[in-house]
Amino acid sequence: MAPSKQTGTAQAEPSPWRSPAQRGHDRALKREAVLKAAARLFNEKGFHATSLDDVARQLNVTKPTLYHYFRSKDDVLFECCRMGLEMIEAAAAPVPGSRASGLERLRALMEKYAEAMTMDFGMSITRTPDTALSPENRAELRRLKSQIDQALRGVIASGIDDGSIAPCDVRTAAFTIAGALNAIAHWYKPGGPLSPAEIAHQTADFLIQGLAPRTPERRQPKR
Amino acid sequence: MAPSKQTGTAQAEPSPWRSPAQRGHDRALKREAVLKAAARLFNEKGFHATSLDDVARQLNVTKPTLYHYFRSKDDVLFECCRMGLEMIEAAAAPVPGSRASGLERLRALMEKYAEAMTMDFGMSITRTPDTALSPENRAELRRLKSQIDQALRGVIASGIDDGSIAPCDVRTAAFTIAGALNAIAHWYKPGGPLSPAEIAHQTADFLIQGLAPRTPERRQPKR
DNA sequence: AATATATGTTACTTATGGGTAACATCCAGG
DNA sequence: CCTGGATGTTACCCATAAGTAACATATATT
Repeated sequence: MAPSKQTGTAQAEPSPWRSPAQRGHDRALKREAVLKAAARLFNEKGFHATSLDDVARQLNVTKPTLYHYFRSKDDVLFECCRMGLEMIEAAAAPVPGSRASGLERLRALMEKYAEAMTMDFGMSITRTPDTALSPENRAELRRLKSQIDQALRGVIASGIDDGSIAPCDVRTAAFTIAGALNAIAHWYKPGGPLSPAEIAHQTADFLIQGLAPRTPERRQPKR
Repeated sequence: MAPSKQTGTAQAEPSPWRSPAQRGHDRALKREAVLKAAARLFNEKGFHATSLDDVARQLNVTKPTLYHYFRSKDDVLFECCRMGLEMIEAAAAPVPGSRASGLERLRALMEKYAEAMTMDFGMSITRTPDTALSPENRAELRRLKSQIDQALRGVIASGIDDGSIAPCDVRTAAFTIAGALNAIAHWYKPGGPLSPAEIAHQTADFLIQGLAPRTPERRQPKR
């Protein structure tokens, strides 16, 4: 990823030494590279089956190097999950001054949530046993998850209020929706027949429409 | 669980020695007791955070004793999951000579599936990383899960055929439903406000009805 | 009685992998 | 220069827990 020095044919000849600002930036990049590699391996082989040596090898460094960027293994996992949760939380943030109905806002949220679940950081949220984390980290993740849950419930409730969503038990609805969306992390495979966007759309559709036909007595013509 | 000998006040004085048939039966009981204790601990603390010493201690025996009943730790986990999956598969078996619509059969399946997810063996299916298992055991579990998935898809397809279920992508629908139901294992807590049966009913309701009101323009009166 | 089998124990081995100590190198800044 | 802080290495420690060996005893069988 980092541009390798091409000696000889240089023009403008960029200095091989990074500027102080660059140096700090590099650190952030490396930190994130560790997270990305770790998340991928954790999702692929499982957290416990992945050693820090594995992660380090993937990045062409050695294990102690990782400790320059993270306190501990579960800190790495924690940051992966936090990344994923923040993506979702961003999607859950209410757009100020939007005139969208509750259902429309919920659909948007569900689709972004679903897409996050096809990405490494999103996957790590659900493919990882939270029992692997230290109590503090676990508590923090629970807090973030709970925040998302609350946002989700809020949107559902507002949809029920404005009539765009059928009255239902908000708590159960939120759990069911989150469960269905989280599950994507378990069955999505990059090579599959559906793109993330298609999965997101179909899943949201399904949750909105439900199984029962709109006209229970007659068979739906097709769409 | 096993009746402790009450010396002294006996009537009919049952022999302290088990009959040969009883002996075999005892073994099966003990095996199952191990599974039950293990499943509970695995769900509570996580598979990797639970040692076989923990399981043994819970049963007032020592670790090597467990090896009289199981080959290895992941065999224990495997059997827990197999138990859970078999409960669900039993629920998925078609009732011969039933005149129920696809939707009705699907509801029944979903509710039994949901209830299984509130029980120890059912929970272990989803609360456990399948990466903890040996390749052979993992493959076998995948086979069982796939069988259930196929049954689920079959019921959905037959519901679409008979018009009781709205046309939809069967694969996505099956994944979404299974995901929502599996999630119950993550949020259900015995002390909670809803009983397993209520959770099962509400969740099935939600998946059938969807979020959108049946009459999109007007607010539903209530039920 | 004698032998085999099932069930249980105590005491051990051993592999794994998270985490650390000590040391090398490179760049920045007074 | 030369000190100091990143960044990276090699070599090590060590706690945990799975699994096993050797042994004890009760029960079943011939």
